[in-house]
Amino acid sequence: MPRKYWLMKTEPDVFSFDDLKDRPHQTEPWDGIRNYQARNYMRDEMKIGDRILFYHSRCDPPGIVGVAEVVGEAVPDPSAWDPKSNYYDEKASPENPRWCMVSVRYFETFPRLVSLEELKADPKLSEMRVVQRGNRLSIMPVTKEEFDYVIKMSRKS
DNA sequence: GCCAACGTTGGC
DNA sequence: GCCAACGTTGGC
Repeated sequence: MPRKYWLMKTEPDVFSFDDLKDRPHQTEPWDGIRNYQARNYMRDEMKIGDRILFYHSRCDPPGIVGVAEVVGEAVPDPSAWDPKSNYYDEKASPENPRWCMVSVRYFETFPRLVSLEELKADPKLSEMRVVQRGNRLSIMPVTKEEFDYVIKMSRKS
């Protein structure tokens, strides 16, 4: 089974790539996803060893800062039934978890940020979901070609 | 901080 | 099951 490729968004003010790097084992359970399409990708398709383009949103400039990898496949997200959590969902329970999470581990920081502006400007990446207008998915698939191309961009000045 | 583009909710 | 209202996302 060949590995798959993904892009995950995060707001660096909330949880940044450096925060991930600083975690024990450089690993974090990706809780708090409350979008069905994103959940389904995690639940059905994300497998150990998959690679992730790590994207910083709501910052200046927005863009891809590095690569992470999937180290734990989907399990129920306990924050969903924790009333104290920001991600609390009253319709979720341990019996009916509704939401799930994968675990991600830091892999490498790019030598430089690859900005959204650059992604948008490159015709080779015109099909990438992250450059489409109005896209709000926080987890989305990326093709191997796109992934490899972004890695190459990160190594050019 | 504004606001357009989304996804979700719930009345009917 | 339609769709208006509402809440959220995220670039700018």
